[in-house]
Amino acid sequence: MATVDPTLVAGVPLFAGMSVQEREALLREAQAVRFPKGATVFQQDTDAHSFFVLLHGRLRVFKLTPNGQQVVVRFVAPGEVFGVAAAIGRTTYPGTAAAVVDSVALQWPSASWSRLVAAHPALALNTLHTVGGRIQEMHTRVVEMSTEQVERRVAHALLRLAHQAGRKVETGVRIDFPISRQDIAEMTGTTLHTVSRIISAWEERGLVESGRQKITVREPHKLMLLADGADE
Amino acid sequence: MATVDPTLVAGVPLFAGMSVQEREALLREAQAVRFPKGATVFQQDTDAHSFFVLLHGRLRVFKLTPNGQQVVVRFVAPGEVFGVAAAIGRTTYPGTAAAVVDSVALQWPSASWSRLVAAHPALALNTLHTVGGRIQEMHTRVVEMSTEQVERRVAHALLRLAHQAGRKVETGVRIDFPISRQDIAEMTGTTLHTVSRIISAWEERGLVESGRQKITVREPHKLMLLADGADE
DNA sequence: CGTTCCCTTGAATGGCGTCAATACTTGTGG
DNA sequence: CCACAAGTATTGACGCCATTCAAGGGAACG
Repeated sequence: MATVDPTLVAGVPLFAGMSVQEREALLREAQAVRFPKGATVFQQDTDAHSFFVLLHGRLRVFKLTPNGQQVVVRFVAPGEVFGVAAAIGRTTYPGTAAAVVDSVALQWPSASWSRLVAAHPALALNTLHTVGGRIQEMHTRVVEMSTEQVERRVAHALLRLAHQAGRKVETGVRIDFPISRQDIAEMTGTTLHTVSRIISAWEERGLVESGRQKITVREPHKLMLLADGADE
Repeated sequence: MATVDPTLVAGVPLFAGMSVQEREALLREAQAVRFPKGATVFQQDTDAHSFFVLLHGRLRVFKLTPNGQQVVVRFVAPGEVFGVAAAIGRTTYPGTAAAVVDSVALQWPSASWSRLVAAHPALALNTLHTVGGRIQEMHTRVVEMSTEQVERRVAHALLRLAHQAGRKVETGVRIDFPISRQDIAEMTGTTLHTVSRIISAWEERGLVESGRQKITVREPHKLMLLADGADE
């Protein structure tokens, strides 16, 4: 079992409020695993054998409907916990997680969860906070899908992406991983065609700059005006 | 402070896995509060002073958007925890909870949360499970809103209501609390007009039976066929 | 018995999905 | 290194589902 550099996990919320010793005890039980771009980390409806913390890279978590449509649940950023199915009382993963770029994660067996929680109460509380944060995100999404039309939803989604995965470049803020029109469509409940049209229109207005699986926000402020109700 | 009948809370998930003594210790700190029909239990964006368990009645939790639209987050059934904002690390309530019928809830000060959790580790785990279950519900909702059209969404919502709040009557399963077309619209991301049309059509086909703020499902099975993809 | 709230139903409009065709970009194998 | 295949993106045309606009009816409550 490879030893993990403790500095790598200094800021991980899952370990918040723990002593160095406590963190190290947990890390000793973890296994670092590499997932090349495109690899599946876990699959929907299969046994939830492990839970994870992402160290490097980016994951795409999605759900597959009975008739084959995909819905993107979220993108996992480094430092985040994921695959916590066991912790919330499930025996299978509710979605599939796949590496969007080469990624590295720490992995613990789900079977160890209750023992780890008993030894480290902060684990349960930190997970509770994380899961709570995700509920809020889902609430936001439901509210947006219920009350906003497509262009605004896409604008909100893009701004959120820029916030959680944006990298400053000369011309603006670039989404730091390959993301397609289809992905954005699956995040906002629309079709890639509509997303394409919307982004084309934005590009014409100079709000964004985009290409194959890449988007740069040029004018975050103007996009925000569009996302909330500037006009009308 | 009124003493609470322990048999009332025997099946409450929040207290799962606790000894009788532990339960009683927690109950001693709780306060039972009555909320008449229409009363507000807590309000969106105000200080999250307490968390609750519903003993009797039914609550409607909703969010208000900046431009005044409401979105129903969920209906709270007896036995459920709610208002757990503090537990997930928030300082304000993300939504408003109002009594749909006369209701009674147990109430604990949020300030006591960390002390209670330290004394009763099961509290954190049980809350984690509850919150985890809610995430799943929200996921389901997002998937449905992304991939299904209105009639199916309404069918799914109604079936879920029948399941969580259905009471068997001669003609079928009746939703056990007053619920309007508007409510269903706010649960499914549509308008009361569309819901009204849909339910009228169902009534004509003998699937349901409805009136002012009341719905009875006559043919759950046929409604399920409609909800998932029977025709096409 | 009037007022308020909830429900119903028609008609018209339009946002966005569907269908269809084409272009571009990246990676692969010969 | 070029040709081809596969994946991604663009754009037009068309049509429909559901919202919007509008009007009226019925049940509940004081």
